[in-house]
Amino acid sequence: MSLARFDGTQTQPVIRRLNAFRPLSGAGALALDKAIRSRIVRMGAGQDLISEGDRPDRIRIILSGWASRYKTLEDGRRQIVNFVLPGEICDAYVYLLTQMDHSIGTLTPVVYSEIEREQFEELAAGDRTLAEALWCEQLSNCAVQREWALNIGRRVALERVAHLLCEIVERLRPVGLLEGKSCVFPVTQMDMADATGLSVVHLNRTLQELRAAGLIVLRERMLTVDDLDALKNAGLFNPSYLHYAP
Amino acid sequence: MSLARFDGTQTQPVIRRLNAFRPLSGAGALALDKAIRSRIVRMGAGQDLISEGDRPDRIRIILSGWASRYKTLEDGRRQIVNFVLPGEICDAYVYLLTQMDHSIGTLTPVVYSEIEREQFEELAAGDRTLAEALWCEQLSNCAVQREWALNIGRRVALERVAHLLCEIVERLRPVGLLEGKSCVFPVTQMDMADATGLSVVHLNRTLQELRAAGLIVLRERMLTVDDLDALKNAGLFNPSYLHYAP
DNA sequence: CGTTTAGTTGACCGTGCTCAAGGGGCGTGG
DNA sequence: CCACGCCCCTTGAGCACGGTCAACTAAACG
Repeated sequence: MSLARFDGTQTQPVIRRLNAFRPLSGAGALALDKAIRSRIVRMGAGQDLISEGDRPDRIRIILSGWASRYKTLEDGRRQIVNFVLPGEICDAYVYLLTQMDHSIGTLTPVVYSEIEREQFEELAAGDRTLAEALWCEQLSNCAVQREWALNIGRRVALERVAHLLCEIVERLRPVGLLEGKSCVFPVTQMDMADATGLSVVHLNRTLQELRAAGLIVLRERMLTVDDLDALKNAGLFNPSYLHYAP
Repeated sequence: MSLARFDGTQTQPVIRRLNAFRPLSGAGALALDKAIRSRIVRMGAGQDLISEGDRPDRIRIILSGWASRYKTLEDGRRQIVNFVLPGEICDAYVYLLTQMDHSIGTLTPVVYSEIEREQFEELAAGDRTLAEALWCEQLSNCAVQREWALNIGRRVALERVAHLLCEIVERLRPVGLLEGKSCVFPVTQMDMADATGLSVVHLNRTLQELRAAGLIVLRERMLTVDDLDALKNAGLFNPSYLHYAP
């Protein structure tokens, strides 16, 4: 099917992403595309799409921009538990739960679509390939979360940061946001520290190690990885847990 | 509905668990119960139910015994990313993926049910309450995984272990495996270390701290928590992320 | 009985944290 | 236009939490 556009600037990343799991039927993709366009919202950087404790009443799909899922402890310690990249769904069926167990905050200005429960369930009920792709996406999310536990629990700082960067590169690829060996990378060092369970100071030193080893170029919110295999080696990274179709 | 029994020794924990998320219809519970009974398998302790890289072709439901989901790095470092307790489903719809991204190993002898794809999808298609409960279970699993990232990434050793113990207690409660203030706890210190991202030595010392503080009694594979609120305080534990109905 | 597995303890050490200070870029307001 | 404040990044110094290594006990099991 043709890559649909919304307001003249971007291709539809959700469909690309779901297709990376299982091919959607033309009808399914079309119905989804239409639903997405029916309510599009913009939000600035540094705001919460939804906060821990809120009742989730609809689902959201990120069309452009980056967000992070994070949890905090009373004393301010914070853990980013995942990033939300363009094309990713903020939890199919979340409205089945009574409250959010984490917050989703924007790292950049974000454009997203909101879909209400009824409309969303009609979509899923109306197309089998779509329903299955939604399950796949959910299973993949869960797998990513497991990999993060391994990353934070058992990899040392250098491996940990390298692994994170590899994962992001591989997740940007199917939605077409990788341009050659580079991608935009709008994540502050504080965010990266909170995502890896490190302190900002140590994260900074670890990045410098990666730079000194020639594994990454990271400046002005732009990441370039010349030798991705080398970075994968450094991070003990194996993409199979992402469950993208080969 | 009546609590069904299988081979005369145990009540049906899956239905209790799913009911903790959303009430199942009588018909849904009955159909699930029947499907579960149609193939029951036993396995000894210390074996893999399924291993990383395997193709998952059916789903499994743990009826009794404990297992763990774990991932390993080439050099042997291991992270237990979750435990699988009685009543828990080893991933609804996993067969949509082409390979497992982690292994599931038994900690004790385990009795489980196997359900093939066709039969499972008939179940989900046949009862809306069941389909929704399955999504809830999946969303809850994902939430637990996020909490583990926070636990490993941002809590110090004592908090981390306390939090793990609280979580297990709260997860055993809805399936009726909590007897007063005690439960069986068939997890070696090495397993606990791998679940918390600590070394065995340090885990051992942390357990001793918890014991010295009077927060836990743990011996002979039996855990007793006299003052659960105190342990929750020590672990900064708040059960809302489990998403059990209030 | 010997062997293996689980738990415990001591001693030492290193990865990564804390505290502190300073620099650069950028937006805002005087 | 400059001054100021803020955010982000960087660097140094000291230290602690938790890791590693090693040895020993106790129970379980063939």
